[in-house]
Amino acid sequence: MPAEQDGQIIQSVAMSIRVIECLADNGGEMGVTEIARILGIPKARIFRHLHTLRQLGYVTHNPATKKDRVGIRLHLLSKMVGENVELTPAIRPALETVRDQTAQTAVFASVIDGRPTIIDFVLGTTVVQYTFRPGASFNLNSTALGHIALAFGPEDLWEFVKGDEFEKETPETITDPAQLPARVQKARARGWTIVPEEAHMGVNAIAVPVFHHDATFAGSLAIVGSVQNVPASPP
Amino acid sequence: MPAEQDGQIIQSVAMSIRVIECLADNGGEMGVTEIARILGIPKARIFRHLHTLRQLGYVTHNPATKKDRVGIRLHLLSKMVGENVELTPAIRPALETVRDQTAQTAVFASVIDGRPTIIDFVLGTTVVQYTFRPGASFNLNSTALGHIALAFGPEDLWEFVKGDEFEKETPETITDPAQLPARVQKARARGWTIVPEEAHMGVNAIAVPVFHHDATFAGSLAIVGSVQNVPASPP
DNA sequence: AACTTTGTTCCGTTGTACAATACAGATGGA
DNA sequence: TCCATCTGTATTGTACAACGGAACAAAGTT
Repeated sequence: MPAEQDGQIIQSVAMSIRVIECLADNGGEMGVTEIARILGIPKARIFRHLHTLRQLGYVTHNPATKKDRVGIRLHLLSKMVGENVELTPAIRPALETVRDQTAQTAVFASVIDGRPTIIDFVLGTTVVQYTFRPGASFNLNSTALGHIALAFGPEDLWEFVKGDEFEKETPETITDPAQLPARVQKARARGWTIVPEEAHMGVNAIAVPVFHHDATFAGSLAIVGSVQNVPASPP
Repeated sequence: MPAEQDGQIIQSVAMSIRVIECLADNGGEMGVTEIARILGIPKARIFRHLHTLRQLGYVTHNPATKKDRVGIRLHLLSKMVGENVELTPAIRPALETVRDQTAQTAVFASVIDGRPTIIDFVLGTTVVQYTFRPGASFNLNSTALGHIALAFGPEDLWEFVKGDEFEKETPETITDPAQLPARVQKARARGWTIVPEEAHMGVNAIAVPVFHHDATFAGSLAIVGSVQNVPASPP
């Protein structure tokens, strides 16, 4: 894991959050041992954290199966937080505009842990749709979202693509890391990029950067669609 | 605060969660000092927790205003958790059934921190609607939701209504605690209860208990509507 | 320019979250 | 039926991480 200048973070908090996230993306019920194995942490520690989260109502314990799942309180928090979080309310209209102009699915992604991650999206109106799960994440090297992030985002993102060779996700994936800087440079120069079929076959994506008010990089906005539908340049 | 046999809960985790919740229900941006004052905790401590939550992406810092708000990651968690949490998916159909039969708003509430708290609801189809904010909570003593909770829920809920006298929320509110046990007893006997206009004027509510598979109390389901619309007994 | 009020950092101390180990109850295979 | 082996849970001593309080710099207010 690269560089992160954590400074000093409270470790128990980080641990508990890892537990919650683990529960969240495994969906159903999980036992202490299972979580411990996945996270590579001693059982006793996981138990302690689960116990705490139970008391706080963020995890509920099923006495029958002796397993846990995310609890009512987290659900509540979800609903309360609602749309009132950071840039989501700001980006939604933009997504809809793009969707209306192109009839394609529009998606906004922010880089989390070195991976472009779906924050919000609106479905297109063509017959066949590609749909996303919020929270799904992609590679920096093989997606338009990633190239834009590398082009306009913080410098240290490059740490995440320092590997020797990229995984070949589709026949079109360019696995040679040496080619990446040039492609990113091109994206930066013209302000948008297109990456066809490198991550998923039949899927083209055109992406542009999105900035905060203070001109810092917020994330990537992309039009995603079938190879036969996506236009050749941004609106 | 009554009884809670916490045993040992991890205090840093509890603290961080309090901070998140504080941010969540105050909506917008908040500063360190503001949070510290609200929670009654030293600034330094709040700062450290805020700092870790920033690093983890659950809080975002606005360098301009130097204030914080809930971050992208929490939003993500929300979406991932989605409807897949505890009994929400199970209760939704029931709410819709009730709504279809009565045309009134149906609401499900669970007791959190001694207060019936809205988990989910579906709006009725009458002209005038009462709508809820998920997360809103009510008193045990003045609502049908509360009476049902006291009647069928865990014994220690009574700790929360041990006060000398209840606040007079509307002219109809019964403020004498001595009368509560009898009313709850009646609710328990017939399996439902009706509490008219005690919490909000013009609003009647009929509530019934909801149980988990193992017959433990899950929460209260209520029909809520204008005094002129709500029927006199449960369906 | 003095005075608040903000966010942030430092540091000695203590309370606490940890690892290790043991225990209990369930499950399952022989 | 018994034994082996999974679970989740409880206990305990100790290192160290999180704490409180005071000090700090920077921005607003008067």
